[in-house]
Parts: sequence; C-alpha cells; structure tokens
Amino acid sequence: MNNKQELSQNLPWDNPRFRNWVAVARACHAVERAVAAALAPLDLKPAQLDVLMNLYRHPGMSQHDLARKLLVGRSNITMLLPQMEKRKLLKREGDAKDKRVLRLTLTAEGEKLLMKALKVHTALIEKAMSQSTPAECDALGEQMRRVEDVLKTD
Amino acid sequence: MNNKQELSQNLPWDNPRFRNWVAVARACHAVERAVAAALAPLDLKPAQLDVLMNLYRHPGMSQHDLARKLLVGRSNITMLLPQMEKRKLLKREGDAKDKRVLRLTLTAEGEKLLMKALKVHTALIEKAMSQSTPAECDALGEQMRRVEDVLKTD
DNA sequence: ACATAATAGTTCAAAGATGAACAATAAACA
DNA sequence: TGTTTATTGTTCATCTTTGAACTATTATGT
Repeated sequence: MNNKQELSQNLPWDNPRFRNWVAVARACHAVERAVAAALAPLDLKPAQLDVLMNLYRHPGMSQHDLARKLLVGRSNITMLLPQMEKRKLLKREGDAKDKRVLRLTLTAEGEKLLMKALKVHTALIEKAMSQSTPAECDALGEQMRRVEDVLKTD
Repeated sequence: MNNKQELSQNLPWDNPRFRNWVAVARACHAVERAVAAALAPLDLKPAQLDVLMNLYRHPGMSQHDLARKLLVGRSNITMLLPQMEKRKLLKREGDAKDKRVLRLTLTAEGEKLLMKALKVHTALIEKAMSQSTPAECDALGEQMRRVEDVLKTD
C-alpha cells in the first residue's frame, strides 16, 4: 500500500464535520469583514460595538466579566476602554465594596451610538441570514450554542 | 410613548436571525482559540495551517490566489510566507510565463507537518461538531456556504 | 491575627493584521 | 508599435491583540 494512498484515506476534506466547519469559519470571517466595513462610517470597530452591546445588556459589569463575555484577555479590555471613555461612550466607576473592580456603564451618548450601530449591524446580519428559513436559522443557533458548551468541557 | 419603549421594540436581541448569528460568531471565536492552543505545540499558527492546507490542495497557487482563498490582504501573505520558507515548509518559485507571480508548493517537510497538524485540528473539530447529527451538520455547512455567497452579491 | 493564595486591573514589549503607496511586469488598445 | 491601464508582490507606518510581569486589594487557612 503506497503512502500517499494511506494518507488520503485519513485526510479531513472528505470528513463532513471538517468540511462543514470550514464553511462556518469562512462565512464567519466574511461577515466580520463586512461588519467592520459597515461600521467604519460610525468610527466604530467591531470590538467596540461588542463592548457597547454587552454594557447595554449588563450595566455595571466589571472589566473582568466583560473580557470573559467577549472571549478576550483582560489586557485587551484595558487597552480598549480608555479611548471609549474619552469619547464619552461609557463610564468607569470604582466599586464601593471591592476596591479592585471597576463598574462599567454606558453614557447616554454611548447608547445613542449603539442604536445607530445596531441598525447597520442588524441590516447586515439580516442580509447574511436571509438565505435560511426561520427553522433553519434556529437550528443553526442551537447547534452553535452546543458547540460552545462542548468546548467548555475540557 | 416613551423613548426607551420605542427603542426596545426595535432592538435586535429578540430578532432570531441576530441572536442566532451571535451564537455562530461566539462559537467560531471559541473554536479558533482552541485550535490556536492545540497547534501551539507544533509551533504553528492557525494562519500558517491555512496556508499549508491550501497549498496541499492547490499546488502551484500564486500568492494572490492564496490571499483570496484565505480572505486576507496580499500584504498579509507577503509577511507570512518568508518565515515558512525559511522553515523549509514551502517553496516560492517564479512563474516562467509571468514574471510577476510566484508559484507556491509545499516541501516534503511541509506536508509532514501538515499531516501532524491536521490530526490535531480534525480531532478538535470532531469534538466541537460531535453534538450534531450528520444531517444537522450538513445543513449547517449548506447554510454557511449560502451566507458566503449572499455576501458576495453586493 | 498573620501569612499565603487568589483576583482585578495595568503596563509593556512582541507579534499579527491592515491598507496605502510603490516597483516590476503584463494586458489592452489606439 | 507605443501608451495607458491592470495586476503581482513588497514595503512601511499604524493599529490590534496577546501574554507575562507587576501593583493593589481581597479571600483563605492556620
């Protein structure tokens, strides 16, 4: 049995799970780029929009909580927030009970920008997902939430 | 009608397409991080694995073709390849017909590393996708390929 | 109470990604 | 043919992201 033949039996391109996940990764990458382009006129990066969205839904979050939600390192948040604070999009206030943590909340201006950004963002997602039926769309979301759960169980 | 109320009617978190796409993005991010961690022992970055995979399947690609396949800029490829060439993972040879283009091919060593990396990578994807049935998995892939197509039609 | 460990946030240097400007080459077309 | 336009790859400055080391604060355990 020649070596090339043996290898190709085990190659992942014929593996449905592999092939289909590659499609997920590609689509995700493409959408992220499109979102970045669509947000540029608002002078907002995708990472910044993620911050605004999370603070809107969870006012008073700590930076640590925010980092975990966004799946990034804490230092990333430290680098990200001061510019946004200077732009008056959010406030950072020391927690009274625990002097280590900073509580984060949106300003009115932050909310206003968020609403504008959400319009743009939602329109793009609508377009991207317009190709699937509501049932397919929900099934997709279910699967992806399970993927995230599976990865957490190490 | 108060303003907050009006806004929340249009907020995207109740929009199924939006909510479900957020799940896609999060899962994707989580998998990418897990892949990066799993590849670290091989001293290989995800972007480098992408290069190896594409050159394995399409030997003789140009850098421009590769950049398009990977959805990145050409300069990114220019920055990426020299290190890999020094590591003897691939060769860059000028095209005889068109002196502008460089043809890319894997070395034997590059293929060997690719096979090792694919084992690791495939194992992780298998784990991530183990939560869905083959039918769900295929439906997922179909949807994602359609997403990419939709985005290309501007 | 005291020592030790854990946690929140920051700093900093290194690595990656990006896009505009550029040089060399090829294609289009008058 | 000769001129203009397009394409390929590189360079460079800039911006992000990242993780390790660090400070300040709180929790834990004896």
